[in-house]
Formats: sequence, C-alpha cells, structure tokens
Amino acid sequence: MALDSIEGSLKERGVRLTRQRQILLELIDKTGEHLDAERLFQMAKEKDPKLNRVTVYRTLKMLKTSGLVDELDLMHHVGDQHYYETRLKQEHAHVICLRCGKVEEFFGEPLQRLRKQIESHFGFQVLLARTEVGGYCAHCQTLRAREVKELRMLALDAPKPAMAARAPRKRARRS
Amino acid sequence: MALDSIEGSLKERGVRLTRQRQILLELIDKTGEHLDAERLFQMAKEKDPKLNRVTVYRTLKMLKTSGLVDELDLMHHVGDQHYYETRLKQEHAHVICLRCGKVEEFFGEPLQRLRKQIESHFGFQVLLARTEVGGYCAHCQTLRAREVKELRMLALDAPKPAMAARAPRKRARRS
DNA sequence: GTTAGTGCAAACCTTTTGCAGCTCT
DNA sequence: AGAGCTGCAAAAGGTTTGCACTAAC
Repeated sequence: MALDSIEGSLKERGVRLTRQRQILLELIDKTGEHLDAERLFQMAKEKDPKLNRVTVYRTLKMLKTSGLVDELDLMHHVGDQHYYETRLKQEHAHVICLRCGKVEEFFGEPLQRLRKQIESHFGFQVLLARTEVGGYCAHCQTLRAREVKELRMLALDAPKPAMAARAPRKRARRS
Repeated sequence: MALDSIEGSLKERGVRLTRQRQILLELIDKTGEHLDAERLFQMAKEKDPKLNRVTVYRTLKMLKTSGLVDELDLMHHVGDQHYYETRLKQEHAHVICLRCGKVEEFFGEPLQRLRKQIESHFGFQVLLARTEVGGYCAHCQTLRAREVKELRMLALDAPKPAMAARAPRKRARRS
C-alpha cells in the first residue's frame, strides 16, 4: 500500500514520522487524490484539532520536494490553490470540465511517447510532467449549447440589457 | 502579425482599444512569451508611468477569457505567478530546467495525438491544453552530478555538519 | 540530549474588488 | 452621452517565515 512505501522512503532518509505527518500521510493516501492544502487541513483538524495549517503546507512541500507527491493546478478552475496526489499510478493527464468541474484522468501512450521524445530531442532528464486539459465534458456540451442559445435570445429581447448580476466568487472562504 | 489579429478580434466584439490595452498588447506581441503580470507591468510603466498594475491584471484576464492568450505556470519554478503567451504557434509543451530555469518548447505529434485521444475517449471538447515538464537540461545534468558528488564528500568529512545556509528566496521583490 | 519538527503570529506575494472619475466610440 | 475602462486604495486568497517550544530519535 502507498502509505507504507511513502513512510519507508521517508524513514530511509531520516525524516521523522511525527504524529502530524502520520495523519497527513494517511489522509493523502486513502482519500485518493485532488486534495488541496485547505481541505487536507480541515480533514486533519478533525483527527487532531491542534494540528496547524502551516504544518500541512510544510508537509506537502516536503513530499513534493521528495518526489512523493505531484502538485496539480487543475487549470485553476476553482481558485489558485494547488492539489496533490501520490505518485503511484502511471503518468496521466487531468481533464477538467470548465462548466461542471469534473476531473477525469487520461492514461494513454501519447504521454509516454511525449516524455521519451522530449528526453531524446533535448537530451533532457524528465523528473516531473504535468498535462492539464480544459474544456467541456460530453454532458456539459449540450447544456452549454442551450445556455448560449438562451443568451442570444435575451440579447435580442433587450438590445441594451441592464448589467448582468455578477457571478458569485468560486473561491472558498477560510473558516 | 499577431497584434493585428488580436486587435481585430477584440474590435469585432466591441472591446475598446484603449491606450493602455494597445501598450499591453504590443508588449505581449513583440516580446514574445513567458511574461508574467509584474514584468509586463514594469515594461508598460516605461511607456506610460500612469498605467496601473490592476489594468495589467484585468487585461490579461480578458485576453485569457477571450482565448487570445494562454496562461502558464512553468512548473512554479520561480514563484506562483502566471506567465502568458499569445495563442499563435501550434500547440506545444513547455520544458523547464529546474536548475537553470531555461524554458524550451516542444512541438511534436504526441500533443495532437493526446488531444484527439482525449476528445474521442471522453467525448470531451478540448478548449485549453497545457503540458509542462520539469527536470534537468543536458547542460545541467553534468553540473548536477558534480554537485551531488561534492555534497557526498562534505557529508563524509563532517558527519554532523552545521545547518546549511538557507537558500535565498526565488521570488522577486516588488520595486 | 540533539536536532528536526511544530504551533503561533505575522508577514509575504499575487491577484481581485469597490468605487469614483475618465475616455473611447 | 453613456457604457466601458482606468486608477487608486484596500482587501482577499494562498503560502511562507521567524522564533520559541516540543517531541522523535
């Protein structure tokens, strides 16, 4: 299991396995993926209310630097936070629907091909690779088309419409 | 030239071509790529000292939303700012050396292949795609090997070395 | 017992917002 | 003329740092 392999890797390098790190590692491992620092912090706080947000950031940074987790942006669809996932699966691309926010993972040979070509083309040693794709998922494409049509009709009805209500911020507030 | 096509696209949509936007568009166009908001602001300030940083952000956001520029992170190698480039060239990956910071661009068929596979696999409509690769460039690989060797020798000489000097912050300060 | 790691508060960088006034068309 | 855009000041979001204390080894 992932947790063991990560803990082993840390122990080997003399990194201390504190209670806090154990909590965080377990959450990252079993929750799967696409956790951001804030969400991880909220979850960890339930297990240890004293655990500090800063520790979450420091732990994530350590794991990232050690090459044990990968950092994602998910096209900044929600905000500017970063997301993390363990480096267990095969390399994959993240496909984000810009309408509903659903994230799919794509595993496919073009990714390995890309890596190899970059290595041989530039004599480059690839350590990290990140592919993120944004667009509309199958479901949202039809909904989107309907929205656009409605907008056009609105525009015809009212050539000089009042200012549209501002869309609510997507960023989540801190508690 | 890019500037014309961008200005045309904006004019068509009734977006005003203000003096500020002309300055910014020209800089983005002729400077090429990989400008972040701050650098763009500094350059624009030389042409118009009154131009405000906020205008830079608003213009970049507008261009991004309009699909006229792409937003990059360059693996956050320098900091958390974003970089922008016009959407003129063929799709390409950005290859960043984590030691010297050099950025290479990779154009190759795996990218088109990837996009097509994602579209057909998920029935997804791809609007944006971003591939960023981090590692060591050919030149830095040898330097890096030397560094590691030196570090190992240091470790042998001094089993309990004093705390290493903290590496300087990579983020650039505002003027 | 050391040293690495933690919590807390405060800072930091990057980006966004509210609003009054200016300016393109 | 009037909506759209700008500048300014202030705030926000996300992350990092300094320092004294704590806990893992």
